[in-house]
Amino acid sequence: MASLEKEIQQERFATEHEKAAVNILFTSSWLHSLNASRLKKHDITPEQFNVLRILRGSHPKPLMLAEITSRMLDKNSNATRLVEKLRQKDCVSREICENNRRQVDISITEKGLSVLKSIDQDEATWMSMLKNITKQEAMELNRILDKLRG
Amino acid sequence: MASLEKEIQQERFATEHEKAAVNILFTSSWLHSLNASRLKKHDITPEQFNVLRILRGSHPKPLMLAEITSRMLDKNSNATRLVEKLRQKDCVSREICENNRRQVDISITEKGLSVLKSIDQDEATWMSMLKNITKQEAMELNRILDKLRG
DNA sequence: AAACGATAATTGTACCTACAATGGTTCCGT
DNA sequence: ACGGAACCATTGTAGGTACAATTATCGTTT
Repeated sequence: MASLEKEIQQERFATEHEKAAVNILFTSSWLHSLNASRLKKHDITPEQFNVLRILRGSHPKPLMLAEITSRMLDKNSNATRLVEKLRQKDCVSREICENNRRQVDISITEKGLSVLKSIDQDEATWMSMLKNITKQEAMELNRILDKLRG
Repeated sequence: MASLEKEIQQERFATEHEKAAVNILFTSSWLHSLNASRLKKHDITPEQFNVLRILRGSHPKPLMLAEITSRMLDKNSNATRLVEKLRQKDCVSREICENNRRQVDISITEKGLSVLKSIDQDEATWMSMLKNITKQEAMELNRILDKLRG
């Protein structure tokens, strides 16, 4: 019996497609847990980490909230609240945009950059957890997932 | 540029493996949203639905909470609270086990079974959303995900 | 200039997850 | 029989997600 069936103790699925859907959800939960635990040492959550990386990508140019949202993995999360958590840790700064006072410019701070830098140093350990599959398999996985979402 | 890069507006990943990790998280979030919206019509969340299906699988034999947890997709979720939500909707019943008063026996009710039955009727629509990939691709996806988790 | 619609962000409420602490209950060794 | 360990579930607190409602600002139309 294959791994997924064992782990959720279900003998069979109606179709391969249904099993694939469950498998993606299950594997995602597994990955998220691993990621959360490696980031916990740095006092940051995976979701906050994602926002910080986005801001580093545009640094030194600030981003408005809507831009951050559009680049986030989870489009329905609430950027306002994630940014507020990061601001409390001095990892980002918020400034009302003077040209258009509806929008708020968010920038990563020196503190935020240094947090990311220290996380980068564990990167090898993190990546090694994904090494059960070959590069070819990773490529094939990416191809199929992209195709699934259409 | 492939789909994932477009959707999160990131040009490139350091490795195929890192991209695969992000791709799984992103696709899972996409799937979860689709699933939540189809279940919303039935006034139930994906997590509650998962618990109900587990209980139907063992029906008429009840399950204790720890058994439910071990079969759940997300091992860290809190079965106590999910079951309480389902009980409020009369979809499950809770009974302290007389043989071992530490444990609680949970059973799906008639109401719970009928909710699942009405959801089963949309199943075709739901499955059609996964039909962008072939059965062969679904099998390959399952194989690679199982291998990834080791 | 006033009014209206569009845009950007925030807030409120309900639900879920992570993890540690607590509270009964049972089991076991002495 | 008693005390402690193990077991099972519940609760508390903090963080995150889903979605709708609200607030503030801007642009355009008249």
